[in-house]
Amino acid sequence: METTYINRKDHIRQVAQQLFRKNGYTATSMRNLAGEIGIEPASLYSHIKAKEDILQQICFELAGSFFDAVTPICDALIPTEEKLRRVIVAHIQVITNNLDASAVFFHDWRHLGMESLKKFRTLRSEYEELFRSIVRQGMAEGTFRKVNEKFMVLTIFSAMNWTYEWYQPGMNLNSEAIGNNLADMLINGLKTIERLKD
Amino acid sequence: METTYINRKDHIRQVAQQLFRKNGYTATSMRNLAGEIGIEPASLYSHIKAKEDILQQICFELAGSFFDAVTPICDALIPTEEKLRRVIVAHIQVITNNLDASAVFFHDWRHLGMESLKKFRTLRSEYEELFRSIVRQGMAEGTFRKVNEKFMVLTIFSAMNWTYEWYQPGMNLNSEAIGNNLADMLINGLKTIERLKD
DNA sequence: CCTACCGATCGGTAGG
DNA sequence: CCTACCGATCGGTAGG
Repeated sequence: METTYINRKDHIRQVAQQLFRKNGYTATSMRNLAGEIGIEPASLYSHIKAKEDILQQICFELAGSFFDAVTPICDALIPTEEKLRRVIVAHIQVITNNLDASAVFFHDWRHLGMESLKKFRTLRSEYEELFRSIVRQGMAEGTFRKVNEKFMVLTIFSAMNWTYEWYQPGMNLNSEAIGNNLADMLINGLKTIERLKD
Repeated sequence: METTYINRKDHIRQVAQQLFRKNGYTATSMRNLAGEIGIEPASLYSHIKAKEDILQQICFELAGSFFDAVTPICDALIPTEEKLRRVIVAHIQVITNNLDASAVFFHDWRHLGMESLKKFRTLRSEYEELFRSIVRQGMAEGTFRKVNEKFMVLTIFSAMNWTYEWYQPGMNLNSEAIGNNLADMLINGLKTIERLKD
């Protein structure tokens, strides 16, 4: 049986993601990686310059995916509550579509070198600001309760970013349902309440 | 100036927590640790048997703190909503009082050896069940909306456990306020709503 | 708590 | 993509 493989560099990154997720970046050796792929350790360096290159690729490519998914929603002219719901769903879909990369992204970004680390932190701040501005808007117009804005956004990210820890592809909840459940919970809360019609 | 030090074993663990939190368990060498303490690497082994011993101490002692803080609240005869609020506040206080240990607990538990790992997972399940039973009770009696129970509890833990990533001791929010804000948000949601009196 | 040291493994390079 | 190999560093032990 013949299989068409993706190119070697992507193959390396894919296997690396799995190993980094399972054992952590530092605990994964280039020998582990090469062994899993089925080549000699030294051969990896025909495709990559250094171990950290792989980490950089994983982190920055996923960062790109987050921005690509969320930015168009931020620019859309839709009600604030709906906007928040949609960015939550979009963010979670990126995570569930990239579970290995997400685990590395959230765990191992701090092992990036100084230069990459700085760039990474900047990107992350910019991304968080996208959510912060939606929350700010909602509070200003009275859609959302006025609570500490920073705290609010941190909580939203907390709830979203833990998803990769427990989500499994075979689950009875698909990723859109998870996003909507989470948005429901954050927006409407857990309590049984009588609501006046909108 | 004389200082009374805590005993050496505790000192080792305390410094280890800081280093593990900053650089990760695997990326921290016994030489790093010894250097930070100011002794020779080999001298560490007068106080501990192995590197993993330190990780075990950190993880299981913090697990104990979580149980100690939350169990009495679970046993109390108080309304379900209040009970959920209090376990959330208690859990977050354990985290904010043990920031280094919490970071290690949430990040590095997977580097425990097979035996400890199994024990750790069992404890964690038991702990999660404490929260799950409160949520279940609340849904049964109509205090909480009926949503997927497992999902609900995972979201609560997500929001709580991310705290160690951004909480800093000097913040204008103290840990009880953070717990209450979080409980508010999870219980009442973000939306501006008209509520009937309880 | 130190000196001296072990075998194993690390990320990476030279040269083909 | 491989063979052969580098210097550095790893967790840990022997013996005092």
